[in-house]
Amino acid sequence: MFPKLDPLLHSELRLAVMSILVGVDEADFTYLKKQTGATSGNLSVQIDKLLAAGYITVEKGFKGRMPRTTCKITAAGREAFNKYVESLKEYLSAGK
Amino acid sequence: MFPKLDPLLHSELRLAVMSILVGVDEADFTYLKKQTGATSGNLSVQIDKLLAAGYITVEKGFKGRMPRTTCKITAAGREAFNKYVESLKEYLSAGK
DNA sequence: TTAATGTAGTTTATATTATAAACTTGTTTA
DNA sequence: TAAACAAGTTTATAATATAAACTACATTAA
Repeated sequence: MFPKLDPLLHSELRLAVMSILVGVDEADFTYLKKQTGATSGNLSVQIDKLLAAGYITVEKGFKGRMPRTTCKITAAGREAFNKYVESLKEYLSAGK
Repeated sequence: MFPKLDPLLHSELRLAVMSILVGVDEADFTYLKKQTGATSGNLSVQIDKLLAAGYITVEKGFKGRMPRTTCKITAAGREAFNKYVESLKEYLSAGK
């Protein structure tokens, strides 16, 4: 009735990041920061966790001479996201 | 785009409890424990938080001679729950 | 050219949280 | 009357989210 919610996704910022990534080809650090309104520090930490979980890939390159960090969702990440959404529905619809 | 999620509801166990309560007239401690699979300690703590937030009422009485704790959702609780669900939808549908 | 400001992040520290373990109080059963 | 059970509560611990402080480099202004 109440499946365990993936703790990696059950976090406000990580969920926001994944929600964005699930809908685009890729997104860089700055874009994610603007869209989510997160602080750099928080975003950096949460990106690391998503990376460690294999839910996203992270590429550090340059845009001109400025550093640029680009994130992409992986197949595993997409799957986990979908599963999380399904699980959540069971919670929200428990009281029919 | 990403509204703040009510931290009181953005918790696995508290969300499960609220999901149950939103659909029934009332539910006692034992019932909530069985349905959620939570430990007594955890359930006790989370019920206290929902109570402190004014999202539920808690009545301690007896069923025969055994103690019995009965929980009910309040209007504020129902409202917060609905709002949480709406907010969540914005997250999940961000990637269209 | 150098000082000040801005950009793109990372690392570290703190405060909150969720959770389980241990405990309490009373009840039923052997 | 001792052991096991029921219904919780309190306390301790470990994990988490988050912001503050920091680093490294780039651009602009004087």
